[in-house]
Amino acid sequence: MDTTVPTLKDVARYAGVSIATVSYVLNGRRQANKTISEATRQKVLQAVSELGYTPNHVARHLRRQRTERICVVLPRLGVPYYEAFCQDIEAVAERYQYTVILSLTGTREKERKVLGALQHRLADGVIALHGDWESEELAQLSAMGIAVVVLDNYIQGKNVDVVRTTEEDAFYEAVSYLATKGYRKIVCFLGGDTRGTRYAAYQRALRDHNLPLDERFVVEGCGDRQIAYQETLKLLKLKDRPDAIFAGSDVAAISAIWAIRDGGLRIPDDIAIIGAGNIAEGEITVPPLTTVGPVSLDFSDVAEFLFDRLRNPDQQERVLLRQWKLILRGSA
Amino acid sequence: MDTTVPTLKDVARYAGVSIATVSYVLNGRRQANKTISEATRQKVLQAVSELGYTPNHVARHLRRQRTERICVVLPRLGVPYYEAFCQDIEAVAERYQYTVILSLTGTREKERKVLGALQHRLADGVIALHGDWESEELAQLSAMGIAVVVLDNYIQGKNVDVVRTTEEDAFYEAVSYLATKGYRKIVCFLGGDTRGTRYAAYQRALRDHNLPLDERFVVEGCGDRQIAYQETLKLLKLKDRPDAIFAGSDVAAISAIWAIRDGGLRIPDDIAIIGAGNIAEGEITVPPLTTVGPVSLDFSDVAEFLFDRLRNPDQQERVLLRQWKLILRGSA
DNA sequence: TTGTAGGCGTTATCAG
DNA sequence: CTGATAACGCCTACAA
Repeated sequence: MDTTVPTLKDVARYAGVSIATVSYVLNGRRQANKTISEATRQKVLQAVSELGYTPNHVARHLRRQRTERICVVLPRLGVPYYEAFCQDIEAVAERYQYTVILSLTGTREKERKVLGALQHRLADGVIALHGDWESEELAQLSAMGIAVVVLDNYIQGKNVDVVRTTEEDAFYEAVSYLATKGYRKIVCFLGGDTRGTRYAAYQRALRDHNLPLDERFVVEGCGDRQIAYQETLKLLKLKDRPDAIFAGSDVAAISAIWAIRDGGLRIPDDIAIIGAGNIAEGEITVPPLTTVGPVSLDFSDVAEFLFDRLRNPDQQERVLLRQWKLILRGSA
Repeated sequence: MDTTVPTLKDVARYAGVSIATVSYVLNGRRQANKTISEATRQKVLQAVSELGYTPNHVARHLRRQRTERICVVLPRLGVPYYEAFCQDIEAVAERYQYTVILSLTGTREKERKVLGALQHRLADGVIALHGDWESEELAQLSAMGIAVVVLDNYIQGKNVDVVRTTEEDAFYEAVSYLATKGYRKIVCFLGGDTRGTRYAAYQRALRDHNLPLDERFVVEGCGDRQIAYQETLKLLKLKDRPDAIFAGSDVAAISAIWAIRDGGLRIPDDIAIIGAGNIAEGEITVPPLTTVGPVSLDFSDVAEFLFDRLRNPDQQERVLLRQWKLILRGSA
């Protein structure tokens, strides 16, 4: 196994030209007037292909002082929209000739590790999806010249760009919708991505509609299918069982649908359900899932937001707002 | 915004010592006998913390000729076991002080891009989960000194380590199980991760049990929940509707369960279902999902496999076999 | 115990 | 049109 990889020097020697010349032909960033004769050009390209030369990006990055790479930081996999999100980011990144890598956090500890990696120039820019970042940490990255975009409705961006959603308004609208339809005992599932805004909106809506807040109807840990299923079954057994569930995530809502159906009740007549996130799976449930989700499923704007910052690092911090809405289908 | 980041040189000047000294105290790789006086040590550490120095890994990687990073290449997100997989890999990587990054392929084109990034030293090692890699491409990486582990049951590893599963045997066992239970019209869903082995096992089992292969019962594109749901509904409408579904993926199987229940039929009496992958969600379906899956859900061995290669690049190519089995629950 | 200096592979400036 | 050459930030053999 030959572990030795050809370098510019090898190509230069092989082609009988100087290192500089090879570099020129490979990435013609000569300043406007420089040019290369077709003959040497060919010689060089020939050498490159015969030796199977590929540029060493590590060296290039050191020299250029950037990695031409961005990092998308996800708290976990398995969230349906992450895939679409990443694809949109990658599509834009490609236009800018950037590579996209993903980092998984999940725990606070891992979050610090990723932070460390970024400080060590893992990438020129970061898109962080709602983690537990402290704003100083992100500010520090930004102070190091790393472009940071964070998607979070609560974080106070110190020197970083923030993407927020109008999800709280949409959640409020959802719960209000249930209330005005006459549902009185509305459960709120907690857990999952939109934890914070969700509960706030729920409380606000109950209050505005003069509904009491019953603590048994606020259920923790429903970010995951199994738990949501089981918690729903439990709720069904209550003497005064709820008549609506504001599930706050589509997967939890879908589990609730199954649980209710397995329990022999009808949706939305006996119990209404509203999810959140608007995942495709919600269109094939029976009944189809009423949910709350983003108006646009195209996340290119988030990527452009980052690249704009990358292009122009010294501009003021900005906020990008993405609209959410209530999507009425059959389950409520 | 101060975009200038302190370097070793800055620390050295600030502490009033030489660059080399700083380097020594920060990573004491002095050759056995070298040592640093406590006084300078403190001076240096002080300087480091006051300046907020963080090593520039790009430079370090160039110098050390490795990135101390491994890359896990996923064809897509949203496959339930990927998350656990990545966590296991990261846990091991951490012990070796390696960073883990993820790359998404999905399309052949993206696959080539990731390949390019790797050739440019994105990472020292790769773990590729069943993509459409050609073995020459991987061999080329390996020839460049990049450690490659690929999880695939078909690929002929030229100079790369391969992780295979006994899934084909387990699939065969699953279909045979259906046949011996008396099911005659067994559908096979295609699409998703285990496409290749699945169909082969299905054919073999039908043949061995003298069952005809009915082309209407081989359904493409069932890697995804919606399609599986709809295809199942279609199958139910056939005059001679099937009496069993070998879904080949748990999410497809679960969609089939819903479709069958929505169609008013009973499982497994009217139709039996077997999935594949053994995801947690299969334990809460009604009835619980009979499936085929790995005996062990711990993937550390895969990571160790890679690090072993990293440590010892010149050893012969190897194969790691992971056992799969049929897991009987209620749906078949 | 600490410092000097060369080089990792590229890019870019400046002469030729 | 092409070639030396000096960085980029870090590591390390060797010298002091």
